[in-house]
Amino acid sequence: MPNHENTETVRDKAQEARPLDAFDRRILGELAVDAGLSYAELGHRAGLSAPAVHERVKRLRATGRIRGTVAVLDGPTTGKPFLAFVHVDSTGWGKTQELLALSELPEVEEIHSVAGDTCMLLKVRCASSRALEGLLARLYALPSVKATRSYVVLSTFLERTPQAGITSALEEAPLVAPPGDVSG
Amino acid sequence: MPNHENTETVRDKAQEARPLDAFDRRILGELAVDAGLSYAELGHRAGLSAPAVHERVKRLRATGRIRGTVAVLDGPTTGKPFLAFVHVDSTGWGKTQELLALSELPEVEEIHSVAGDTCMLLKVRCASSRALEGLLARLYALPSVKATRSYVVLSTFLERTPQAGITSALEEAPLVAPPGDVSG
DNA sequence: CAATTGCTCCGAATGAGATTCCTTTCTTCA
DNA sequence: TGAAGAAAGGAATCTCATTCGGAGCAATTG
Repeated sequence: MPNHENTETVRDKAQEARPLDAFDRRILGELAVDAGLSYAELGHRAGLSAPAVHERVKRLRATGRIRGTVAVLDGPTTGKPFLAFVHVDSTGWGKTQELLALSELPEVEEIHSVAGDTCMLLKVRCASSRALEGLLARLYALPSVKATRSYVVLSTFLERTPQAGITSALEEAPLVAPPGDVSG
Repeated sequence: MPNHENTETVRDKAQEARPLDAFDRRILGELAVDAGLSYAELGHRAGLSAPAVHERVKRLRATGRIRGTVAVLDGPTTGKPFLAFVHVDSTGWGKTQELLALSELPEVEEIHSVAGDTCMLLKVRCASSRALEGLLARLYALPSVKATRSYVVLSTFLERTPQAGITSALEEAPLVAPPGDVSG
């Protein structure tokens, strides 16, 4: 009699808990920079055949590692040259629902809740300084919004989506010895 | 006698100063959400034929409105669950070259210079809190870096690339009457 | 006012590439 | 040692991107 539990475990592992081997990471790295590559070219760079990379990409999409494929628009030349980060101090934890409604505005690109001396952090891109003012007006119109601090971007030197690479060197050589790590 | 200046103006306008008509904006809007659409489907949504949208997309790419097509990776499931915004106070204006070298790290996603009580703003995504610490260590290793303030993201509610839509309502109804706009 | 020029659209044809199928190989488990 | 599952590669198919030619429209010129 076959072992069902074992089978299911194997299936689950294949579906979601796979730890991203070198092929996967290479594929992700290339696609995060240019999703217009052909599967043949992608396979050439990764050292696989076209059907093989196709299968892997399909799985990476299915498991959510690849959230989607998008065209990256240029803010200034598409009519929105004003970029700003807005820190929002709000009262009443959980009243963030109001802020989330701002997702409907195409000007709002990111909404995060952060730890630090502020509560929420927004990234917004507007057509004019007046539009930015209007956006701040909408923010202040929310009852829970106590204060905001805006950081208007003067120059953007780098702006990209999440990359696949991981710099292992960053995890080495801690600044201070961890507890119990007594040297000498 | 033909007007050469006029001719050149027309040509320049066609090449770069075209003001993005409704078709273009519709196409950009769709592609910014899903670049995997077929030209036939895209043409159907925009009210054009496949060759027509193909021509427009080609022009939007050539003129830089579309900067590229990328696969959007999911940070947590691709091994980088730690997201943070780092404000950097640096001395010596123009010493930002050192900071730009950080572009080589795949953990660094954005580098902006901003107006406000800080100089530079970084968006970084790391594999661990230790890696984030290592990144800050690299920052402090730069001679021009005076201080940093980090905002670690607890939850991300919205995160997307620049959208094509423009909310015209944001530009209306100014909070205060502009100079000279005397009412009554 | 008429004609020409340039631009952009559409429909059809062609070619490239995505997708599928099938076989082989390697690993894993009984 | 044998069996089973996973994954890769080669070949075939089929969708779709891309190109070509012709028509409509606007602006410009004679």
